[in-house]
Amino acid sequence: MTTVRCSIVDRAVMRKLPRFFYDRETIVVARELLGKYLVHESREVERIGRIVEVEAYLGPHDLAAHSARGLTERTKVMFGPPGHAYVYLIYGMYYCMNVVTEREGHASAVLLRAVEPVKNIEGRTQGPGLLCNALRIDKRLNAHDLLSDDFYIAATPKTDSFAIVKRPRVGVDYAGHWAKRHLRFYIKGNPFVSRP
DNA sequence: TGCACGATGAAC
DNA sequence: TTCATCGTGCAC
Repeated sequence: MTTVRCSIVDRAVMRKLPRFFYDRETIVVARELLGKYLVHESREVERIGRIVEVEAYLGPHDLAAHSARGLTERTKVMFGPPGHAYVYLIYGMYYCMNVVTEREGHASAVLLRAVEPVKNIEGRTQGPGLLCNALRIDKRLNAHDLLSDDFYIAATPKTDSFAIVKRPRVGVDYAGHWAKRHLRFYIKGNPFVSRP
């Protein structure tokens, strides 16, 4: 199945998000990523998904964040500058994509949990692993700059309005009281949210 | 060098 | 509720 609905995304007016968009409080970035467009072009094929669900990981003090383990080979991207992709393998079979936020060394990020198919999307996109499969995102894109021309997030001038639902993050029960905080955000009523 | 364990998804 | 599947992090 290939979905092409370019009518709602006029590339001529798509605006790539600037560095300073990511260099802000993680919760603000997370909420504002909703409704934005994730674009990945590989081998002449441009795939686009509209972000509808995210989770905020606030830094080393956030016990659910990978950076809580400190600076390691895997997490060094989280400790790097904002506006880069942190992609890792989970459960030996799925990739998860994050956007690094805040100043270098802050080690915070936003996990992209679900997108709505917009262009050249095959398969389901309701969940972080499925999202990466559908957009052909894998380990090769780890540490990739999101201000590049083949992998970035963009907005349209048109500001669509929607309600934002706040819920606890998924799969982080080990994180004590951090598991209870409402750091998952999604577009209310959107059918592509992984766990409404 | 070995091993327990996931920011998941699908089947039962 | 169980299981597939493997890189990472830390114990030894």
